[in-house]
Amino acid sequence: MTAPTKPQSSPATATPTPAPTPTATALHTPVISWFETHARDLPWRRPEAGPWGVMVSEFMLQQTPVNRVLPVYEQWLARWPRPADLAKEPPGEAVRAWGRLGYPRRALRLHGAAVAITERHGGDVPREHAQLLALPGIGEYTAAAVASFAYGQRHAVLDTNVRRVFARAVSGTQYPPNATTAAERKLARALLPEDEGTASRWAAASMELGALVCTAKNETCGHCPIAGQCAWRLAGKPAHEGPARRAQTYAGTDRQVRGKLLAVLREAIAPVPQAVLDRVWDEPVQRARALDGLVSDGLVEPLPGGLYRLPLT
DNA sequence: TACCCGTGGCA
DNA sequence: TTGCCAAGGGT
Repeated sequence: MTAPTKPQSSPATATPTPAPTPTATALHTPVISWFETHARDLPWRRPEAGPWGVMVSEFMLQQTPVNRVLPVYEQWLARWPRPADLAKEPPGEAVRAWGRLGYPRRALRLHGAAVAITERHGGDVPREHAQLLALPGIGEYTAAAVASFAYGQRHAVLDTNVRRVFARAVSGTQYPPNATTAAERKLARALLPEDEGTASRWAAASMELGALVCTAKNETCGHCPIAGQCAWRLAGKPAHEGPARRAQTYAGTDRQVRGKLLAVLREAIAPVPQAVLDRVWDEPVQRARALDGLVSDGLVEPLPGGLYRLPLT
């Protein structure tokens, strides 16, 4: 465990330069150890959650805080304990049960994934990364997360938390780039423990560290198990350089209008007349564009006579 | 690649 | 109050 504190400015020998990054185990051991005592007791981490529970949680947690997911997750798993249970429902029921989690297309994709699992995988969440990746709503992150968390496999699980931990601890910057880079993926693979079980724990532990300690704002380095080797902290925590993340406006956008329209339809039992939807937004062009978008996304089903409802097919 | 896609808590 | 942020995916 040689930890080169400084680059050798005048090496006397021709020995190869040590790797510039800290040895991997110097990060793994303290982070995994910290995780064992500080991990939150979340329902999708319990054994009874199973692969389906893990997968549902990953869909819900995309861009959504844990505290908001918890109650919806519990209701979802109680109602649809297996993929086939969800698959036999109309997609609109998934959208309705999604409630106010946001990004309701995720509900549609989760329903589509349940249908695909039922048809193509005998009702069991597939183990293979490539098969997971082929399901709707599952990208690189979620495929790796399900394979790692549900099946204990060795995958680089690179979410926003892990990217921030790596940016600080290894790269010495406050924040990662706006979009995930090839260099980040390469680093994540290089830091992945060889052993499958250790790799799986490392994935969960590094993510939890980013979520609880190495947070975007008000990080608590005093609680960090690798503060002593954090490149950003050792450099005096320099402020972020480069382009700020694009501000995400919401008020007045199509997203807000879509949200208002869908909220009406979620609460309605019977098909809703156009005139009722018209009351949620006074600007007719934007209102029509938002409704058209919901229809083309499959989130809303238009019926004859100017009626709308959540989709039955 | 850059942009679109919801919602609500918090400083 | 306003801006920032939250376990991304699809196009």
